[in-house]
Order: sequence, then C-alpha cells, then structure tokens
Amino acid sequence: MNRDAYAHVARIGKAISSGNRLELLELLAQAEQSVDSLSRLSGMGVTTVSAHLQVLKGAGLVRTRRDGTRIHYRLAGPEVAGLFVAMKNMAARVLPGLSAIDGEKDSGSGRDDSVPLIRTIEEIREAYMLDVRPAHEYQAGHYPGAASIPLDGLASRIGEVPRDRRVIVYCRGEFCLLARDAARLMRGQGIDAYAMDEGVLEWRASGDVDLTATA
Amino acid sequence: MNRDAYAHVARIGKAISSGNRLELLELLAQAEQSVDSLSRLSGMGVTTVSAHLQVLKGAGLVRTRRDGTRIHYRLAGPEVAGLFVAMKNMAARVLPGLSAIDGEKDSGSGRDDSVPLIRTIEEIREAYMLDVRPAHEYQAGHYPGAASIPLDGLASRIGEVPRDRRVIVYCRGEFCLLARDAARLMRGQGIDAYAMDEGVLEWRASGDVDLTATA
DNA sequence: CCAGTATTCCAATGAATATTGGAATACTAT
DNA sequence: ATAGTATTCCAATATTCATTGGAATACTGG
Repeated sequence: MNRDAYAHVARIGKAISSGNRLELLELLAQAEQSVDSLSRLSGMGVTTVSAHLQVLKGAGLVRTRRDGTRIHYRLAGPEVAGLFVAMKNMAARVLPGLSAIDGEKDSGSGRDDSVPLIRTIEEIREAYMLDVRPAHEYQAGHYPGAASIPLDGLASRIGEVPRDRRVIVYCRGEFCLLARDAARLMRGQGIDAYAMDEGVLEWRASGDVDLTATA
Repeated sequence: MNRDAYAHVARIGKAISSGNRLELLELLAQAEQSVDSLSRLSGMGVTTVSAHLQVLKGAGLVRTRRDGTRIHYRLAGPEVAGLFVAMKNMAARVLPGLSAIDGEKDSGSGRDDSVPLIRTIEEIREAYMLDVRPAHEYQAGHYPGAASIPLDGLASRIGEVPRDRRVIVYCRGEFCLLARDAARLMRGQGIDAYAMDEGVLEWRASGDVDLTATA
C-alpha cells in the first residue's frame, strides 16, 4: 500500500509532538535565532537545543543561515506558525478542561487574576502599545507603532511609560508570560496597564497584522 | 514558567505523530467505525487499534458511542479532519521532494501514470461521479449525486457504469488508492475514467462540499 | 598556522512508545 | 444464569526518543 504516505505526514506530527520543540518554534516565530541564543532563552542545554533543531529541520519546519561562526535558525515560513496556532486552538477546543492557558489564568496561583487581558484588537486604538520582548525580537518585527521596553529594563525605565493613557502590553504569544509580568509590575505603580492575550506568534500566523521591522 | 502549556499542546502533536494513527483518523473521517472494523480495514491487530484509539481519545480527537456490544469511534469534529489536511499540506509544501503522493504518482512502479487525476471540482459537471468506498462509508456521507459501487464488487458490476460519459472516481482522500485502482480497472475496459485527487477527508475538512448521508 | 568560539556528531543512559498475547470486563441473546 | 462477542486492561518485549558530556568540525581573527 502507500503506507509511507502516512508515515511521511507523521514526520510533521513528530516534529511538533514535543513541548520543548514547540517552545523553540515559538521563539523562532519572533525572529531568527542562533543555537545558543535559543539555549539561553529556553534554558535547555546547547546540545539538546541542537538536537531538537535537527529534528525540526529534518521535518522541513525550519531553515538555517550561516553567518560567520554561528548558524541562525528561522521558520521555514509563516505557515509553520499557522500550524502551531491551529494545534493550540485544537487543544483549547478539544481538551477545554485542561486548557493550559486557562490553567495559567484561572487555577494556578491565582495571582494572574490581577492582570486583565485584552482580547480584541479594537481596544488597541488610542492606547499606548508596548512590546516587552528582547530588543532583537522587537527589531525583527513588531506591532505597528508599538514602543519597545524589554521586560529586563522595565523597572528602571518605568518613567517612559505614559500615565495618562491606557497601556496595552504584548509579547511573544498566548503562552508567553512577559506581557502579564510587565502589566502586573506597571499596575503596582498605578499605571492603567493591560496584557494582550495574543502576540507576535498569532499575528504572524494569521498574516492580518503587518509586523514592521526596523533597519 | 508555563512549561505545561507547551506540553499540553504537544499532546495533540503526539496523537498525530504516528502513521498508523493517521490512517485510523482517515478511516474515521469517512464514517464512525467499530474497533474491529478499523482493525479489518487497516490490517492492524485489534489490540493495537484499541491502544491507538485510546491515545487519540486521550488527546480528545475522537469520541465514542456504545451500541450494544460494540463501541463506535468517530472524529470529535470536522476540525480534526482539518488538522490532518493542514499537516498534509505542510508536508507537501515543506518536503516537496519526498511528497508521499508524488512518490506514489511519479516514481513508484510508474504504473499509476496510466490513471489521469482530476484536480479541480469544475471538471465534475456532467460527469458520472462514482464512489468506490465500502457501502457503509458511502451511506454515512457522499458527494451529492454520486453513485456507489464499492471496489470489491466493481468488476462484476461494471455494466452499471455508463460508457457514453466521462466517469470520475473518488474515495477516502488523497492517500487512498481505491479510486486509482478502480479507474485503472475501468480504463482497461475502455471506459473514460478519471480518479479524483481528493476525497471525503478533504471535503469534510474544508466544509465546502455538503456530504449527503443516506437514511 | 593557531587559538578561540559556535555548532554538530557520537555514544551512553534513562524514559516513553508500539505491538502482541492473554486475561478481564461489558454487554447481548438464548 | 450461560455462552458468545467486542473491547479494554495488563504485562512483556523491542523500538524509538530525549538528554547529556565529550570529541570533532567549521569558521573567525590574530
């Protein structure tokens, strides 16, 4: 028969059947990244990351570019982000009780209830959009008009955030906690801050938002 | 962190990371099926099928219905077929050289070159649409107006096929070989037969075709 | 060429998975 | 109740996979 056909498609499935690899894909959806940059961002060992990247590459989901001594990985295309989101949606639809994000929002330690989530893009008008991802990721593509203050430096740069407007913070995507942490920090300082429930991963997947890059 | 979020989505990935499970999903996209029906159709052992179904159920991709002594499995929803197709497309886009279907069509033994494939739904008008899947699957949903002659009985019922019209055969989906085998058989008898390159799986996934069911 | 850095390859270990046969369970029909 | 059928559970085996440390490779800058 054509047994191979299924096995062949299953390779894509295998590539996305590991939580660690999904985390790497989410990072790659932000910007191209070198192996050790991914290692630092994810906390996995370098050789572990390399091994996972080989699997992703073998399945055709990522491409590489050599720049001197280091190798930069990137998504093979926006459809890969699309597949991630499709799986995320499927998980939410089909295992609602266990929804990872709900778990994070509701059950968890409960402290996240203090950060209201913005769910529609309409609410963005007139608000101050703030990107709290690392500068490198901001440069590779960000929401049009958004400002950049990486979470690292937010405490010391808090003065740059306007106090007379609503502030909406976003980060890598629904699973990323940077925006929520940032919003919590700002609320503690009396700023009217909200965390966006989606981020660059979802925008890249949908293609609806044109993510401006900086030179 | 929210490590669990990724692990949780990865469960969906794991469920579709096995060729055998994909084959089962394709069968379930046709109609609900009992465990041993799936075992017979797929050639896997009953306990093996049962184990795979448990995995699919654990990931929330299939549901069960008890009917007396036997248990019928079905897809949790059309989105599951959608995910299958999304992965199939990703595989075709991203690993073009290895495309399972291309492999089947072109390289293989080459004999399949004898069966022209219909690729657009436009060509269906005025043709005689023939469904060669098992009767049970036809009853659960088929292309509007299509006739049913399961491949098993096609040789003996060949007289029912009109000789003055173009005949278009379809089956379960792109990976299913029933339609191509049927078309080859009919061409051998001088019938102007073509195999459809998509089938019920894709139609169910897209939702564009309304698959009529018989009482 | 040499030292230094980034990445991959290799080997080894432990964990998870697939498959199978046999026992256990759940239901039907007599 | 009893026999019969369909399915799942359990245990065992072989296979595959994830992770890690150390060696090998590929490149850069003196």
